Amino acid sequence: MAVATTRGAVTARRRVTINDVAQHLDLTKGTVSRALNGYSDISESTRLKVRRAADQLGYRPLSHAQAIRTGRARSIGLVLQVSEHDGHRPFVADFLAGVSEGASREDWTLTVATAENDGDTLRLLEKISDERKADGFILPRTLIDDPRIAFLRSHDTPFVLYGRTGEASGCAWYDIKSEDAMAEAVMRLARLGHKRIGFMPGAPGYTYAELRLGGYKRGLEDAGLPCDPALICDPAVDRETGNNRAEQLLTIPNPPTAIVCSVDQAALGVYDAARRHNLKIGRDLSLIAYDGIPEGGFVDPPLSTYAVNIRKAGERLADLLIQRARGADPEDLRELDQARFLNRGSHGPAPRRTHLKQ
Amino acid sequence: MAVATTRGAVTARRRVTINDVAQHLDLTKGTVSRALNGYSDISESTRLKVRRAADQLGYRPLSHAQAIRTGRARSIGLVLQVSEHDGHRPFVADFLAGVSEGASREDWTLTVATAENDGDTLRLLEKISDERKADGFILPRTLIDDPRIAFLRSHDTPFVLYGRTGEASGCAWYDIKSEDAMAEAVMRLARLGHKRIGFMPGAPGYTYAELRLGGYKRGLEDAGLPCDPALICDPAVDRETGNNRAEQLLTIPNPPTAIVCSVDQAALGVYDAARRHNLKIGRDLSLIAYDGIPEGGFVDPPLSTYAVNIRKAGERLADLLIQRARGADPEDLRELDQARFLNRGSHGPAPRRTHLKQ
DNA sequence: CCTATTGCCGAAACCGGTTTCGGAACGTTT
DNA sequence: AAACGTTCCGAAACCGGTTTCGGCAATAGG
Repeated sequence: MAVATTRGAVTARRRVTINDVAQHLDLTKGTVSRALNGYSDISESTRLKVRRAADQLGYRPLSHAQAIRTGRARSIGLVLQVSEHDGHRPFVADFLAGVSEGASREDWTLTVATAENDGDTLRLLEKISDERKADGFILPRTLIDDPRIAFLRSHDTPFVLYGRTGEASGCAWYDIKSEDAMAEAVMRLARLGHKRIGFMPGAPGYTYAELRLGGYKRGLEDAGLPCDPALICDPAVDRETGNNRAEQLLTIPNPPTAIVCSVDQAALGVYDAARRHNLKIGRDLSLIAYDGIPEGGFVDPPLSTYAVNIRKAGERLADLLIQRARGADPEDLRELDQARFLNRGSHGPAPRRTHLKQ
Repeated sequence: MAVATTRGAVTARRRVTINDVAQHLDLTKGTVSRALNGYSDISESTRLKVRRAADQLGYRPLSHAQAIRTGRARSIGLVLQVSEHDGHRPFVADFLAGVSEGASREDWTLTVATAENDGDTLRLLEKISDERKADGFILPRTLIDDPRIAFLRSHDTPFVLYGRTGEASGCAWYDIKSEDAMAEAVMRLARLGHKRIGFMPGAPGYTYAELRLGGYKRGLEDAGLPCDPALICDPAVDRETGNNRAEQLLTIPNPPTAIVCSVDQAALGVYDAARRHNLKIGRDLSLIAYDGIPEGGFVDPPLSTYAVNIRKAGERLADLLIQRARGADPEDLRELDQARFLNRGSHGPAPRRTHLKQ
């Protein structure tokens, strides 16, 4: 008896609490809790009865009531910095989908905040962590020397990096071997006869930018090509800057017949520059980039690029963070993945002779 | 005395709890709590002392410890459906930024989940609501007959709509008057001499699609133009479909000299179709769309469109939801905003005679 | 048959806050 | 001086869970 009148109630039907379940079964709430949480000192038969009664009554524990004792909110924190270049904007939705999927697989949720700048980011990390709105954080877009890492380390808050970093001891991470992609891109172009291959670096300070530059150099080495500093332009991460940087590369003496770009968004700018120079991308000027943004498929010719499965990245990161928050050794929580080459039209054999008519 | 040794501790320095603050001041935790929460039965002098001690010790209340008694987690829920057409993907980052900003202004946070389909969405709404991980939800992309609304109503959970809906009694909402934009677009084109103005509707079922179609018709009426059903093609919300639908419009007898598109993404497809027909957008075929996606600025000529301040939308929605969760009457929580016209190159005077040479 | 062990559950403390209630101290009024 | 009202805080209940501890009954061991 004493079943709460949940259904018939005209107005506010009360939540089903653990006490309701306990009363219904004539047990104590402690027993119900232990039964539901898999303690070994509960007989299999009562465990079954409890479970049945629980989802028959529609009992769902209040997450914060649990959190107060366990200290865990079962929530992943994510602070996005949105004022940056737009390059990664389109990824956000997919990334969130991945993280969210990974989280809900373990019955966790996702707490998101956005920051305008670095100081804002640190402030939010601290706030969310102190209020325990999240048990740990995923840090996207890592820097070689990242203040967020220093902060969370000193704050004793679990975190996982999306991207590697300079001093990574004690850090868990997931990353794509974009340096391999860059090296392979150079190789590809070299095999097509290109001797002068330019490179457009990513945003300085970010680990990925350094790694990709390294990959480019390694590719040259593997291909037996000299590394001409003039072929490495200034960084570019958006279309407009990419345009300017391409201009820079195309107007040096003995300009490149191919360009490898660290990010797709910048590569789109190369199309603009090529048009201005009357160069047909894929024939007069080869181009291989990295990221796999949708727009790359719509330009003419479609952009050859290394695509990242950003959704999977989010999902893996969520998984790693949860393990980390549960106490796993961060050194065991490191994964590297590969980008997938999208063989499209923006690269081809090296032109017979230099094409620039200036 | 009895100040916790927070600084010097080598390992896990304990959190500062409300008890620490109380002890430090030789008060009870109840008094400290009331002082911090603005109860009137606390003298101004102790309130001051408490506040000072609190942030000197770095006390930050555990959000879930508060939630357990107050019943409020101070968190906004947002369930995004990502498997849909890509049209709104680029918006996600900005939208999140807005919501997050509006939330943090009131010291709330944002809990995000992603769903694959409608059933998934309802399941997540229920779960997040039952576990009280969020106090209410923002529902983006409302349908005329929206199952989420029915569900949350019956579930007695606060929500705010981004977009209007069919039966909206008891609903709070924020929306952009996109129907006005459509009407104005038609007017603009009519004033430029266009007599045959086509329309490309948005995804059926969504409120916005219905409203924009209505706006188009109102625009025709205002301009004194007849409404020819043949000028209204099938719905399109992405580039490829937009391409096909434009083909449909361009091959009817007496085809339109201008097209109004419900969404930018579809308008990009019109460029493709126009190219195929050797029509120069902005000269042979005028085009005005709606949304204000970044890509619209990069096509040639740049797309004339009505831009939405999606960030502001997010911020307003957060504010409305918080008020709603605090008990405000939903009927008072309704806002309408205007889109801003981006006068770019994709529309111009009507061509002298029909241009199609088929 | 008595004792030690084990299985299983009740009782109660506990987590860190919020809110209610009552009463001490003080000033005001008659 | 007694009665009353205010101001302000302490004490304790409370929120809904989790976890510890102890003890009873059944079983095993000697």
